[in-house]
Amino acid sequence: MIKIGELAKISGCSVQTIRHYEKEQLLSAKLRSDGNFRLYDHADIERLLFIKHCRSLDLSLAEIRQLLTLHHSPMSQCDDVNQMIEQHIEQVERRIAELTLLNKQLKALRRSCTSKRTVEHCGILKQLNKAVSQSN
Amino acid sequence: MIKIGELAKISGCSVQTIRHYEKEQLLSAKLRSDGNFRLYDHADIERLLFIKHCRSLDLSLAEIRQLLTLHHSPMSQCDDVNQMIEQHIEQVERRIAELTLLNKQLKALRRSCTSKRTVEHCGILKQLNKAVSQSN
DNA sequence: TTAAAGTCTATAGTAACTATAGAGTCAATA
DNA sequence: TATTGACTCTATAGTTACTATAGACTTTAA
Ligand SMILES: [Zn+2]
Ligand SMILES: [Zn+2]
Ligand SMILES: [Zn+2]
Ligand SMILES: [Zn+2]
Repeated sequence: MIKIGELAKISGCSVQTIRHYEKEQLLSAKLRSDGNFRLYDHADIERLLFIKHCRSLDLSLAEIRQLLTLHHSPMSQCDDVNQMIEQHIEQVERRIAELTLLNKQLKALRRSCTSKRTVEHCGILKQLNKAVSQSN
Repeated sequence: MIKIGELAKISGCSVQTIRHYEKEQLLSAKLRSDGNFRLYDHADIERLLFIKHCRSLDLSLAEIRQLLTLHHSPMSQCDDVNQMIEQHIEQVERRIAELTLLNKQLKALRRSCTSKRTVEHCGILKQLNKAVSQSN
């Protein structure tokens, strides 16, 4: 059995993050030492690494909680897992599209300034203001 | 002079958002009515639309505050504005790259499930677990 | 006159952490 | 053995840009 600091080292999560996951019911130390220190075993390490991998895919803690539950009810169907992943993919693709558009706009904005001018004549601020009077 | 509700309608921001911008020192009603209601004029409308446009470019409130300050010190140089916009572009591009990678991984994960199986044999959960034992 | 709609301040919640404070525990050294 | 330092504990507040209340007050219209 290891203490939280070692689990943090092994997993690459911070100690606070591990305690946070406990509060969020993703991972719990089943045992405590005499001095009330959390104690973890190998299964806990694997569970935390699973969580970490899911987080690297930007899954929310709520989604991970759901996956962990399904994980431990092996007779349930795949459909829930599938649907979640698909929705997640859609969300990521929406965000990519948004940011791509944003990027274009920002670059156009950037081009409107040729520097070495005073802000008074700055194309960037002019552009930002033009947009204002247009939408107004 | 208009009240906050009308400013909200004109700008498309919510009333709470406008009050929030005031707390964040982006926009203030210089006048109050007898009954202590905020009163706004045309300049305020423009200022709020400017803020809104900047927000649509995902600029943070702190960045917008900085732009508004420069805006009203017309003799300062463009460089600060430029640098901010450039950093912002870099950040957006980093995020796009991250999400693009994420998207690939999620799609691969999605392909590993052919549905209609029980979770016990689900390729998705198997994949997520494989990654765990690999990094372990 | 009274009811509805609008506004006020202050406070809490959102997501997933991060960072304290203040107290207790443990291992190793002097 | 005493004490230092590292570690851990709980609880609380901060981050970002809002959103959503509660409870009181003001204004407008019927
Ligand atoms: Zn998701
Ligand atoms: Zn410029
Ligand atoms: Zn930025
Ligand atoms: Zn499956």
